[in-house]
Amino acid sequence: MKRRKKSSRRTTVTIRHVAEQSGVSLMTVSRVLNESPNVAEATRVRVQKVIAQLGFVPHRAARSLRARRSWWIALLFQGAARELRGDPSYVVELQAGVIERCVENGYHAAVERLDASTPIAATQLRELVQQLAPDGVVLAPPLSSSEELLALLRALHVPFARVAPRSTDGDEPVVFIDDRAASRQMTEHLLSLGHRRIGFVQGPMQRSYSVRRMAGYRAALRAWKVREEPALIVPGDFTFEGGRMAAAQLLGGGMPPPTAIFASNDESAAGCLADAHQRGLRVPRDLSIAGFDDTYVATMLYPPLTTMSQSIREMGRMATDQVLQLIKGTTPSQAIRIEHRLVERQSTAAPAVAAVAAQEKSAQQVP
Amino acid sequence: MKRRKKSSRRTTVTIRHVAEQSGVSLMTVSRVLNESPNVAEATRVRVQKVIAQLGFVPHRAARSLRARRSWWIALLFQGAARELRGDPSYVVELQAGVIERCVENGYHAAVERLDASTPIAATQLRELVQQLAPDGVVLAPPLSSSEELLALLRALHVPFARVAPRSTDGDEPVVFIDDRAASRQMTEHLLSLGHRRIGFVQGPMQRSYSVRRMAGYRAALRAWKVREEPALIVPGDFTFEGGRMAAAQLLGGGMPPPTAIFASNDESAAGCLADAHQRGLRVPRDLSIAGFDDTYVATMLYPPLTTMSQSIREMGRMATDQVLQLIKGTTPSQAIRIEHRLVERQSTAAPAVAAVAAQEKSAQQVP
DNA sequence: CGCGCTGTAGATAGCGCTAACATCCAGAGG
DNA sequence: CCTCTGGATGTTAGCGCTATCTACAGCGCG
Repeated sequence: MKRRKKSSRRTTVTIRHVAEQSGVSLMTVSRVLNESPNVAEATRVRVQKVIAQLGFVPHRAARSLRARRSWWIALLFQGAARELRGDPSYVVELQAGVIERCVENGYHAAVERLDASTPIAATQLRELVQQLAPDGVVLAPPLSSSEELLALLRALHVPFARVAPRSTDGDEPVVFIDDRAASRQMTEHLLSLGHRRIGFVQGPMQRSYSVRRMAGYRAALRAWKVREEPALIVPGDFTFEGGRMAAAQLLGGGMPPPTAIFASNDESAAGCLADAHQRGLRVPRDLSIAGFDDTYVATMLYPPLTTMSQSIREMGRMATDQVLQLIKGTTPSQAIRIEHRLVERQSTAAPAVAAVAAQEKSAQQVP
Repeated sequence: MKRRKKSSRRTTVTIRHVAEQSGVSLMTVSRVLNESPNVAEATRVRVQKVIAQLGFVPHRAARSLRARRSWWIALLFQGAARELRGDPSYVVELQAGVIERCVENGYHAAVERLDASTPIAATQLRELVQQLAPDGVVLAPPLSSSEELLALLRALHVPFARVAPRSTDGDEPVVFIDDRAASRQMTEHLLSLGHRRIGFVQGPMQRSYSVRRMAGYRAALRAWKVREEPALIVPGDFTFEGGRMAAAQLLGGGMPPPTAIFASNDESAAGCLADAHQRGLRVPRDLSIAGFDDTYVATMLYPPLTTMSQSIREMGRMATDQVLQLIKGTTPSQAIRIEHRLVERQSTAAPAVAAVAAQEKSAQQVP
């Protein structure tokens, strides 16, 4: 009774085996695989049963070659392969969102790194596109702002979506958060706690969202009619060390110290916190510190950091959805704003009376 | 004078164009691409010049289909796509190492997630292997210890290397660090500073390296003839919260507190640090804290964490090298140990006299 | 001078799939 | 009874490469 034939020198089951087993042509099996409409329901069911039974999985390379689709989405990050700067949780989260959506839609995500600052970036991208022939591309910041790369992708007719670019202009879909509003909200949070001298640690000003975050800080001050003090705005570079130096400048600079510091990202906030600890300041009693991003570290600091949460993973998901829509030919909404959320932990509180007093005292000393 | 022909409706340059331009057959071009030995030097140079000039890049899908090689290395992490636990810097670092070596060797890395705890894991892996047909696989822990998956890969004849598995047995290459020796070294570091009551925060004991790290701690105590005190060994789970609870047990448990805590990983160490801060202890004056892994967070804590550095990236590189050797047919060394390195930062110091005295006093009170 | 050998190159035949066209057949409409 | 239509299937060709076989020139050797 047992079936023989079953060649099976290797474990490879091809479409031909399915066709033979279910008594239809290769083409019909292919149609079932591709959810083509013109297949009789009975046939579809029968073929699918055989597919499941044989554990058949179509060979991607063969499909790609013929169908001129690869079922790959390339996720591009900035950075030479050996360098790799930046926040790992950002990378992992964005990646997770993209992978999740890819898998759900039968795609795979190819994570690649590209250094937009080198002249060969365009060549690398071209080679990548030609080799892999991805059906779409998701550009992580700051690649998402590289006009050169965008132009190249357009020229190659590769659909793409951008995550948090400098500008949301252009026809291609964009996923972003409202950095300005979020930053304003955080600043207003500190203001509403009673803080009036709020230090601000900038990000690198080439990054457009650094600029927007600072704009939000200023807008909040204006709205609350608090005079902006230039000395309270200090440069930073999104690194721990930068944050530490910024805090040193704010807290040890001979001026009346701020009662709160708002750092443009969590890593700089961690630096501020370290400096505060070193000076023997109690956070939040003597000094409030707030961050931005709600990354992995925010919960591991002492005290846990009040920060602005943006769902990076959601951005990954959305960007992928956009690309998939472009591939399908439907027009996605051009710009999607992802919600942000203020996460209040223990690094912020109302300024202590003592601190206010001390500040006022030193303010008297200085003039 | 200008050349015509040049069809070029699309930007796709095929091997045929190169062949025509350089006046050889397709096959010769292919041989040049594949670094086949039997090509005359002059021909090779000529063809390569044309390749560069046309910007030709071979189409991966087509190559794969015919050559039965995919030039993909799959890097598999534990975790359902939507869940994603664990330390992002581990993921990013391992990935960086793998990608780096892949790119250097003309391969691409496909990062995938697989949940070994579900019954469908094997099916998922099989589908992945059939679809993608990776030439090799790198298994990150704890997948690297899943006998089921290993057996499947063996059955499918897919070369693989394992990172930090439970056991280094088996024919396949393995990359690991000597957790026991590293842990012993860290413990001896604390002993040599003068600590005698050293708390130990365990990792999850299903993870074999948790077991080895504890063994190292014990070995150090034995070597220094310090009596092991069971109450100083507390459970943990590699999380921040677990570390915090462990520290609470060690520091607030009514027994003479340890002068140092060695946590099995940085994240638990961060938890211990938070608890210490909360109790108003000064680290390292009142309490030394050491971690393990030297992840991203270690430098962002206050004080910066003394920890055991293992180059995850190097493990990624090595594992990839091993797989590439298997693919080439050469036999790699079966087990590669990656160096570890004690990184002394500011969270450890000699126990303060006051602390020792306090400890002795409370020791007198207790009996 | 024929023989085999080696190094170089071309010709041929697909890899496993699917686009595009061809075919078939039932049922509607004349 | 013959078209015509359109859904369900089959047939053919070939995507861009490379494994494999074949061709042939040049050379040494007995």
